[in-house]
Amino acid sequence: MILCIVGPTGVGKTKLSIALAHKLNAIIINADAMQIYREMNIGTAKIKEEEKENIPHYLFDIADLETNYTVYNYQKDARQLLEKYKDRNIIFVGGTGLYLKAALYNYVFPSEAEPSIDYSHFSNEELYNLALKKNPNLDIHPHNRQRLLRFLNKENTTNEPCIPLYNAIYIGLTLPREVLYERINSRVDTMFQEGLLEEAKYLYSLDLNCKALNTAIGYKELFLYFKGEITLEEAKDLIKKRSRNYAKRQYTWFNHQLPTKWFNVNLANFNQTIEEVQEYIEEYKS
RNA sequence: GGCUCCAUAGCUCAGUCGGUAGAGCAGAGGACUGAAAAUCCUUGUGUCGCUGGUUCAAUUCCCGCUGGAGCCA
Repeated sequence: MILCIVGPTGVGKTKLSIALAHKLNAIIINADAMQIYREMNIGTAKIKEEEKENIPHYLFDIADLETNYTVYNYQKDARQLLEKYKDRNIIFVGGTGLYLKAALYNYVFPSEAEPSIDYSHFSNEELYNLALKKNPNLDIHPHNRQRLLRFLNKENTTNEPCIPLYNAIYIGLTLPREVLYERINSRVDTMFQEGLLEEAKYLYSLDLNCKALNTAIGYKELFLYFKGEITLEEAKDLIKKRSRNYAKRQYTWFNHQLPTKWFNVNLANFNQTIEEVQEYIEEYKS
C-alpha cells in the first residue's frame, strides 16, 4: 500500500507519518524538495534523528547543497525505492506536490538539448515568440521566463496524458486558514529559538551560491540580512509571509492536481485525527 | 485652557475645484512536466470618524462633537 501524507507547511504531516508508520509497519519516504538536502535542518523543519523512532526514513539528507537535485532525480530515486519496497507499506510525507506526481504518475521528462543558445540577453517577449514557433499551442504565460527557457531547451515537447502508475492514497491534513497562519508564524519564531540564525550564518559563510540555499524560505531571507539589505526583523517577517504564501500555493496544488482527501487536524486531540485517517484507509482498501 | 493639523479598503496613504472613490502592501483565487520552499497569472464597495447645516446633490464646503498628533500657555 502506498500512502501520501500531504498538506501545507506546518500542519503536522511529520507527526502523522510517524504515528501511521507504527500502525502500518511502514517505511517513510520524503516528498519535500528541501529536506532532500543535507545541512538545511532547522529551516526546513526536517525530522530529527530521535523523532524517527526507528522507522526507516528515505530520501532525507541525500544531496549536498551544491547538487542540482531536481524532480527528475526525485522521480528516479523514488521509483527505485517503490520497486525495492513494493511488498511493504510505504508512506510518502512532504509538501512538494510536483515530486509526488512525478514519482507516482507517468510524467515523462523528455531529453534536453545541451543549451546551444545563450538566451540570457533575450527579452521575455522574444523568448515567448521563439517558443510559439516551436509550438503554436503553447500555454506558457509570456512573463514566465523560467518555463519559457525550460521549454526552449527541450528536444521533445509533446506530453503524454497524465495517468497514475501507482494506486496511492492521498491524505491531506488541513486547518482553518487563520489557525494555520498563526501556527506558521509561531513556528518561525521557534526555528529562531532553535538556532536558525546560526545555521543560516554558517551556510552563508560557506559562500556556495547554490540553488538550494537561494530557493529555500528561511535561508534566502536571512542571506539578505547578512548582506545588510534588510534588518533581522524584516527578514523574520518576510520568512513568515512567504511561508504563508507557500502554504496557499500548496492548497491549490493538492486540491487540483491530486485526488486529495482532506482531514481537519484536531489540535487538542491528535489521536482522533489519526483514527479518522485510519478509518478512511480501511474503507479505501475494501 | 488657546491655536494648528489629521481622521478615506485589514495597513500606509492618494483623491474628488461638490455628482458616493483609487494606488502600494497585506489578503483572496488560479496555473503548474528537469529551480516547485521555484516561477507565473487574476483579483480593490469601503457606514470616505460622528451629528447638524448650505445645496437638486456633501466623503468633498460650513458649525459642532469625538479621537489622535503638534505648538503655545
